[in-house]
Amino acid sequence: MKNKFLIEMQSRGYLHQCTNFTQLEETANKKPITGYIGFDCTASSLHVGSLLQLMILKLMQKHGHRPVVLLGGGTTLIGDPSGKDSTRKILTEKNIKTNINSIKKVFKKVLNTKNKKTKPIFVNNSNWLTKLNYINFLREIGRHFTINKMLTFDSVKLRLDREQSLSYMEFNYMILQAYDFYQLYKLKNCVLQIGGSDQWGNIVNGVDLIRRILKKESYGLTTPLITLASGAKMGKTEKGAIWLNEDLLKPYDYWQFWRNTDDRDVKKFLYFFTEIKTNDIDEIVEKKSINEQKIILANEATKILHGELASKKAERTARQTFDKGGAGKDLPEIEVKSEEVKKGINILDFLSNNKILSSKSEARRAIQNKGLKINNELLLDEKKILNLNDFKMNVLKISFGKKKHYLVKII
RNA sequence: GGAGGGGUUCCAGAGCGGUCAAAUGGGGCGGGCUGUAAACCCGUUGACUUCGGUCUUCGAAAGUUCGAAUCUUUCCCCCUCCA
Repeated sequence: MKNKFLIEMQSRGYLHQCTNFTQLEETANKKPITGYIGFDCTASSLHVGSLLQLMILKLMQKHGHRPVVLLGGGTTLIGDPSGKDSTRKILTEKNIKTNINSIKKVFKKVLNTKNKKTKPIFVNNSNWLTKLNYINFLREIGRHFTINKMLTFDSVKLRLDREQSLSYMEFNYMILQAYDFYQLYKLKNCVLQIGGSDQWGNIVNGVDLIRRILKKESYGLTTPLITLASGAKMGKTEKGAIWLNEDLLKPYDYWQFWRNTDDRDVKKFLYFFTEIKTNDIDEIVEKKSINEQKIILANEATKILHGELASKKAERTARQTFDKGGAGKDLPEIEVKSEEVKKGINILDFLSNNKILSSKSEARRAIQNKGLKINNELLLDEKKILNLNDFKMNVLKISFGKKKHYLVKII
């Protein structure tokens, strides 16, 4: 019997591998299930790389299932070696705590927190991991893992094959993750773990552990690795990561990120990162021009993260700025004091001080390369002094390249 | 523990006493073409500059020299081979 949640998972392309698909279907058909996804807390925000997982949690809710968000305060203390070339920096507990609080904000924005039945449960594995007694843990849990098998997992094998060091600490990561699943099964009756394809080994370990100790069946699901047409890694752009937290990346910039999607990735992203029905997506792709498709993508994706209002605002600003060459309200603003404007502001100082360019040399180069515009006029004089005449109604638009625009306001 | 090889600008990787702010490729940024896409072409890619130059960079420190990324010494780190 088909299950709606899993059908949609499949049709959107979220599904890569599953430990026991038919049985999972049956289980999910009988009654709502609880499933979890673990998130790493090494940064103060998630980035688009984790967005797919967020979409899945949302999808679970849509179909009446309950998502558990595991913020890995405990495992972040160790560091997941999966897909990493080298040991990463070890964070302090305090640091991790701050990160968790910051990351949580995004979940609260994206997920439905009102419906009692599907309200997300937030858990932190440090609750149980930090209390473990080493000897007891080895006797109860460690005995179920063989080194022989652990060595065959990609996360370990890759490191060993490349002769990159893998510390004993990291080697234990997969056991801890398996233990997490086991705990969640016991505590929250959580029968499903979802993760990226690099998590497959870790997830399977959890399923095995639950079977061995509790003699119960649980399920693991992985999502495909998102590949970009350009071959680059998703979410890594010139400016760095595409953060989900608003304080790290403004809704307007987030909107722009989607608007600038490679033509070849648009359809896939519409499936992945919007909630438009798949049939409707097919129609959009067929009937609308590629640029209209990108606007829909940007609107919908931004809506999910920042809400309808912010999304509309971003679109309006984009249209005003790009279609009409004007200046939308949502552009980044820079404030200057009126007395400074009266004195005159050296353009190079201005550009570097406000981080439009990273140094005066770079600003000079940008001007020489015809990359800067003031109120849509090419700036050729690197010795230009900004003064009141450059402002219209106390506002001035400064542009670097075709896409970066700033509003300078006198206060 | 023994024997070698190496650490160069964002990355890869040349340079091996002055002509080196350091070849070349990748990436980034800007310009052109376009559609806020891709591909392609051009420019640019340490900082400061009164555009003459000046200052800080080649694992770290000390030294030789008029002059060092290049030579010497010590230290730190990585890799390969042997035990």
